[in-house]
Amino acid sequence: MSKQYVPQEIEPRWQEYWERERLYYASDEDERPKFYTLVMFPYPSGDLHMGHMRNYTIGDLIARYKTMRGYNVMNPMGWDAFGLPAENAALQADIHPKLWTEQNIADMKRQLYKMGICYDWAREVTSCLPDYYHWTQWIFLQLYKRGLAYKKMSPANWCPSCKTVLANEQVLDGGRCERCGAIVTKKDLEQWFFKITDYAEELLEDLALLDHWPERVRVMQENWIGRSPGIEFRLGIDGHAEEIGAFTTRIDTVYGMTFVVLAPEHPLVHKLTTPEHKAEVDAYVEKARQASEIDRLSAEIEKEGILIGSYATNPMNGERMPIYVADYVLMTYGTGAIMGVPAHDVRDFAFAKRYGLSIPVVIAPPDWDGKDLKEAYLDEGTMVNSGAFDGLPSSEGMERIADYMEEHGIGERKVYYRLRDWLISRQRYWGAPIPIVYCDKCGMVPVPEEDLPVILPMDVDFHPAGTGESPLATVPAFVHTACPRCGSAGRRETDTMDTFVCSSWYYFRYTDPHNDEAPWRKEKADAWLPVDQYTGGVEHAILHLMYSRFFTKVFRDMGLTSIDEPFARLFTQGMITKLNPKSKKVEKMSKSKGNVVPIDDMVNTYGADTARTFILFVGPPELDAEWSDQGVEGSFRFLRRVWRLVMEDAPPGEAPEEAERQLRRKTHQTIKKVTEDIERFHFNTAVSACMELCNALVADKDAHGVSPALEEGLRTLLLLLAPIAPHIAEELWTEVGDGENIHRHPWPEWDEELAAEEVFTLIIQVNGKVRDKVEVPVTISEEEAKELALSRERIQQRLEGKRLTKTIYVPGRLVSIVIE
RNA sequence: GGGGCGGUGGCGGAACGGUAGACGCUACGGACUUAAAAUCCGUUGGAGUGAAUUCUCCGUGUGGGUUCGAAUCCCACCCGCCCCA
Repeated sequence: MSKQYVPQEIEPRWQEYWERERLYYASDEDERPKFYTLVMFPYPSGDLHMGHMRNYTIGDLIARYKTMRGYNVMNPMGWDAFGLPAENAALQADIHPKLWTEQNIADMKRQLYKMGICYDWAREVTSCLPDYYHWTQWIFLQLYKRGLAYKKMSPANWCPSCKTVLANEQVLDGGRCERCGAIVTKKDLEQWFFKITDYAEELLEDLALLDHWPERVRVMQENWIGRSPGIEFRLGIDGHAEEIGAFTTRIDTVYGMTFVVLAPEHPLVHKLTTPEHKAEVDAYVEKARQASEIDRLSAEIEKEGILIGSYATNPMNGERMPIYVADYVLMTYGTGAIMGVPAHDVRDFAFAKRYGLSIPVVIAPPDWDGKDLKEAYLDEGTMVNSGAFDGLPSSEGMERIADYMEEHGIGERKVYYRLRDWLISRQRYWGAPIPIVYCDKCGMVPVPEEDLPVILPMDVDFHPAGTGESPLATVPAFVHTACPRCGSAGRRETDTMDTFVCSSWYYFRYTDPHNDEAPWRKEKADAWLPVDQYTGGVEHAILHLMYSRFFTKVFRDMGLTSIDEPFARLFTQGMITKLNPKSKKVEKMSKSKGNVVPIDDMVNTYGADTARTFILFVGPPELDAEWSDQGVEGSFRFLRRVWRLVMEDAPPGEAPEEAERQLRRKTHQTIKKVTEDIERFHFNTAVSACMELCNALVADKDAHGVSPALEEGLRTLLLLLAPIAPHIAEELWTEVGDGENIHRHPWPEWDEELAAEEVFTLIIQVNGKVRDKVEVPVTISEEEAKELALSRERIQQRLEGKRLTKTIYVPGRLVSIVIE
């Protein structure tokens, strides 16, 4: 009786072995070429389940595969450990955020370990520990020094329930808080920003360097940056010395302007509003301030505007136009003022219709009949009613008007970006303190580098103060400090940093994780970076990746690194979904929805190898995939079949020459297939190729016993499975391997000659339809193939009485005969 | 409104412009068993046809096009998800 496959018996042993042998710890001194593979470090929320495992399984597969391919692999792990949930847990469960976080980390490490996922734990980083946030603060100071960190009054999204400001991206559709669902309002606060807009152009341009990133991520970043080149020009105002600066990307339509719109926050609104309009305008401005940006910009909501009583003049034709204030113009984009051209802008068109303004056409559509437009015409056309520019194609007119305005000092070419500066202030406790002191004499003073880190105090009432200040403001021992410059009484900044700051540089820290004199040494970073393979969820396509790219460019300009871009290759995996018994819908696996498959359950029932194999087999890794308990069962059956194939005795035998050739061919074809599939991230087909090889081996063993070709096949199968199902591969390798640890064994190589087929099925088509098939040697010549095809009885029948026009031969595939 | 990705059997999914449906799941039939589980073997896109491991037709969201040949390329449209509006 041979031993049964009981994963729970073998898996812990190998997990211990890998850790003891430090198999997956990377050395800085190693002659082999480096390979830096990274999965996005997780927030330690503690609810690890199979949905999370796709990311880690893929990362582990890559690390093991690249190790077998002879690379010096670094595969580190850490924790994005600051953030709101820890604080919420503190409020709800009365547990300190630090303790809560530590417990979750311990739990997650245990679960990753049980899944056989190996990291270089010697490089572990935890962003909430002082030895890490020391350098987060240091980076803040460097940005401050370079003028890239600044403070300004800013209307922030304010969640009255969480009592904190939210970034735009934390506000959901409908203006609700991402975390608690409350309606978000506005509140003015002094806040810290990073000047990412200084790098807008380079962040956009360098997307072209990222040719191993998914197209959709590049497109999302491009949209997010939102470069728009245009003209900024000035309009005079009746009875006022001030001018209004307006920005437009469609200066070719300037002669069609019939009104001017200011953003409600525009500084001139107050001054230009005449007394009789004052009450109405004030009320409108207050209302607009509370509206969400999404609603304000939506083309579906009818545009409301209020006359302010002043009039502006079109600098091109001297026309006098009313000035409105309307919330679809944003103060944060462009100049906060636009020219209203109803004929050639959708929102202006709707606005003019509503307020009975004229809609003069200045860009004629190709088939224009001279009548009024039924909707705004947005495309190019011929300029009309445009003074000296009449008759020009609009694209040329755009340049000529721009030239004219620049020559006459009316306006100039300018580029605006949708990208805004990065708001990093959080009025929260559980984050890295911003290292700034306020002194009555010296003003804002950065904490000297040698005084870092500014330690986050542990003994705090972390209930939000509700004033908009961080709970840190209630800790006198933290707040009161001597001014680093003059020594008199100072006050510490009590805001903490957005956790995206912590996660924008951690991949640098992994290269030199224990350095207490600098965030990292340049030689270390240069030796390992860029990250060769970065793997994570597409939900980080914009913010995390954009911020990390920004930081990398700043570090480069500071001389801290030689690279321009941090992540050479990016892979974004899809979510694992599961039918939710409550909602009866297939939803993302999540604890709060109640449709998770816990790690411990999976490991206890099927073992880690089955879970890993299923996750890889379930479908293309870049797409969402639905969890299936029956599918798991199938993966388990497959591994058990592999187990029996190796463990069950069979008499030694000798396969007939042809059978042996066939088996070796399958073996070498599988090496090729699996290798190529892993390289192109087709893990699902890599697994199915292993299944096919296994099936072929089983059949051969039953027929011919244990032959040398079978043993070669067995060893190959185990090697190919090593990155997928590492425990069973190790265990069975002790039976049929060469005595060495399987993951130290080189990845198998295929022999093209052995893999080559001797025969193939020649397809014979008549007028594009398959009419016959015949087995032929691969060496067949074109003439022979055509001759054979035409001589086939079934083809002859079809040719009878027809005229043959041509025959096409595709080597190794088919002969296509065209008749009549 | 603009852009991106996707739509293939009962299901998850394979398929360099060249045999559509690999591999797995489910279901059904059979073997083994006192019985069941497990395992093994076979069938499993649809319609028709047949003595047969036969043959024919249809079939990759819809409609066109390019081609000897289209799931794959092009155009238009429908549906779903995502990003920007």
